Parts: sequence; structure tokens; C-alpha cells
Amino acid sequence: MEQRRADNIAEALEEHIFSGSFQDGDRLDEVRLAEQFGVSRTPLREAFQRLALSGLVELVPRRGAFVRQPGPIELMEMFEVMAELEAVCGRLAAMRISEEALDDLRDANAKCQKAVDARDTDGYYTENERFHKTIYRQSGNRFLEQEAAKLHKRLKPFRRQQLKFRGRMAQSMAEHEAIVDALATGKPEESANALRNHVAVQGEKFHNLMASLKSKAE
Amino acid sequence: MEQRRADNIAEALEEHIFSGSFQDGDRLDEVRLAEQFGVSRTPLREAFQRLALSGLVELVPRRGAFVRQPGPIELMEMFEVMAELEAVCGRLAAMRISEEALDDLRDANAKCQKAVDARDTDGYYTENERFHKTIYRQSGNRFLEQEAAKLHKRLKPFRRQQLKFRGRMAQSMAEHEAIVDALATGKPEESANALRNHVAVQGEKFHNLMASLKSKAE
DNA sequence: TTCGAATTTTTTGTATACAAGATTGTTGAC
DNA sequence: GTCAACAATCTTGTATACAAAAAATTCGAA
Repeated sequence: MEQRRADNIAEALEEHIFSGSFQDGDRLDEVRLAEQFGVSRTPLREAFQRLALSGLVELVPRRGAFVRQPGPIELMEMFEVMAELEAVCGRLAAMRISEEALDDLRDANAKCQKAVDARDTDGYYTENERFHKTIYRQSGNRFLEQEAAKLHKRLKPFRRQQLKFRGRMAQSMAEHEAIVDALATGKPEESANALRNHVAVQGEKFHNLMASLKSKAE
Repeated sequence: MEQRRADNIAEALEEHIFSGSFQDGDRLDEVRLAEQFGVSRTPLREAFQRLALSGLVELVPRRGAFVRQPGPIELMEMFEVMAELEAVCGRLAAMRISEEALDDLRDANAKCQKAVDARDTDGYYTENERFHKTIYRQSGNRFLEQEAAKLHKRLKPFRRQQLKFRGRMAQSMAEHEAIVDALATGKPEESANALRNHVAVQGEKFHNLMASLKSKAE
């Protein structure tokens, strides 16, 4: 990990936090990280400021930067907001979506199905992402699209975990079909509800996962 | 404007951008600003990183920092998202709100009314903010609360402008009453719709304002 | 004059230096 | 042995220095 530019450092640190290399509460040592990245403290500190605003890191004055991993409650809250944002995207998209975008959604779904058959979790995830981002875009509201994509990215590592739940991929597929139907027939409320439930169930699955981990720990 | 700490610099710059001291596209001169703030370039550049992430400033590599004022379209989009976020807060709050918080809302409304009678725009705005933030809080979702507050703050300068529309304060008051009623009787969808329309109308008023400014310019 | 290449001047990005606050370790009193 | 006060060490926050890129300017040719 040598000689990276300041622009990339924030991203690299973000990766590390997402991947779980850093635990919640860990202090990010400026000099140690500067050595690892092969840069001085200056660009590192600039990266910290960015991470602080997106909530991945807490900057305590005169104390340093500490990583902030969201706890179970915060994660549930984030999934709830994600569900609502997707619902809004769906409601708006139902009125504004193009035929071309509908074809994109069907294509993504077909490739998702293939991935399910091949037990290809990574492939499924890639196409699933394309599916959702297409809907964000078709809301016709660029600001909404960006906010949705931002939260989607933030939740990525946690959604990925719960995709491994037994039968979840197949169920998710069926929900995708229903979503496309609602969008294709231009039904705003139906689209919104289908998307809200689709995402909310991820939050619930995650809740179950948490509960099972907790009971194992006891 | 001398001897400020790095923590405050971002906030100070934000104020300047919000207040319109900086035009869209203006370059933020590091040395000039450093002089004005009485600090070196280092803390200033750290502030830029923060502003960049919240979208107030665009950081072009090797070129500098440029202020990004949202245009009419982006503003409409932001108002649309704000309306939806408030609607969600209302829907959740209708199920979770406490008696104490309902009293807070009624109190804020009463003070709002006084401000309307006294033609006190600033006073109205202060209580109006308390009203809305109480609802965010009562959604019971801290993450949602923070996101709503963030966007609320961002839209503050633009909402303020359109509050001066003839009769808008009185109309807004009536809407507030309806919102409290819906929340007090625990009706989620009614609360959501009342809040969505309340905020959406602000977006429309803003649209009118833009249109009138444009026609004057031509 | 006008255009363009070369040179000078700015300006950014990063490293280093240094002062002030925070942390840790040590010593001594009880 | 415990605790507190002091000292030494480490860390952060900021200023300054310097290299490299971008912008401005100069100068010469058509």
C-alpha cells in the first residue's frame, strides 16, 4: 500500500472500514497510516475530514480520528430510510420510466435469474445493483438518485451478508418481477409498496442475523 | 474575520456560501481566504474537503475549489426529496409520537401564530424550525432525523426567501394545525400527506419565485 | 495585428517543522 | 499498596517550505 494520491486515500480508508479491517472505536493513527500509504500526514488528515462528514469516522478535537461502525439499531434505521427512499424512487419512476429502462430492468432480472441458478452470489449482486440503480435514475430526480445511491453504497457490506440467507435470492427475484410489473403498468403506489417491502425485508433479515449472532455469543 | 480555528472555518465558509456572498462558480482562493481568516492554508484545505462532500464546493484536482450553488432544477429536486422525507417522518411519528412532543408542537404553533400577527418573519422562522425538527425527532429513527435535518439546513436560505410571499405565513399556519391534528389522532397516511403537501407547496412557491425573477430579467 | 511557442508567475499538493495539548510513566507521600 | 503530582513522551493542530502543475505573460513570426 504505497504512494497513493490524497484523492484516493479517503476511498482506500473507506474500503478498509467497509471490509471490517477496522473495528468500531479504533483510532486511526496518523503517523502509522501515513507510513503505510507512503505519504505525509497532510493528505491523510484531509481524507479524515471527508470520512468524518459521511459518518464513517468521528473526529474528536485534540484526540484524533476514530472509526464509527454503525451498530444494530443504527443499521435498522438506515435500512428503514433506504426502504422509504426506494419507495419514493418507485413512485416517481412509475410515472416517468422509459421503455428502454424497463428493458434494462428485465435484462438485469434475467441475468439475476441465471446467477441464482448458478449459485453465483457475486453475479447476483452485480445485477441486483444495476436493477436498483436503474430505478433511482428513472425517478427523474437526480438529487434523489444520488442520495439513494449514497445510502445504497453505505449499506452494501451489510446487504451482502444477508443475501446468503437460505432461499433469499429466489424470493428476491420474485419481488423484482412484481416491481417491474408495477412500474411497467404505471402504478405509482403499487411500485412504491413493492419496493418498500422488498428493501424492508432485507432490514428484517439483517435483524434476524443480528439476533442469531447475539444468541450464539451468549 | 481573524484567528478562527479549523473546526469553525468550514462553518464560516458555509455561512458565506448560504448567505450568497459567493456566487456559483467562484473560485475559493486559498491564500486570500487564509489571510482573511488569519490562518495558514492547511486548516483551510481541510475545511474544503468537508464542504466538498456536502456538495457546497466542487474540488477540481490541480485547479482549486469552486462554489456550487444549486440551480433552479436541483433546488426543485431537493424540495421534492425534502417533502418525501418529511412525509416519512410524519408517517412514523403518527405511530410513535409522545404526548409531550404533541404539546411542543402546539406550543411552537402558538408562538408561530403570535409571530404572524406581529409580522415577525424571523420569529416565525425560528418556531417553524422547532416544529419541523420535533417531528423529525418523533419519527423515532435517529438516522432519518439527521438526514432530514441536514437537508432542512441546506434548504434554509431558499425557504426563507419564499416565506415572504403574500399570505404564505397564514396558509402555512393552517397546514401546521392540520398536521398536528393528524399526528394527535394517530393517522399515519394523513400525517404523511399533510406534511408532503406542506413542504411541496414551498417548492412550488419557490418555482414561482424563480419564474418571476426570470421574467423580470428578460 | 494576431496567433502561438516559450518563459515567467501563480497556485496547488505534499512534506516537514514546531508549538501546544493529551497521555503515559515515575516518584514520593501517606 | 494506593494515590497524586510531576516529568517525559507522544499526538494533534498549524505554519512554513518546496516541487510540480496550471495560468498568465512575453516575445517573435506570419
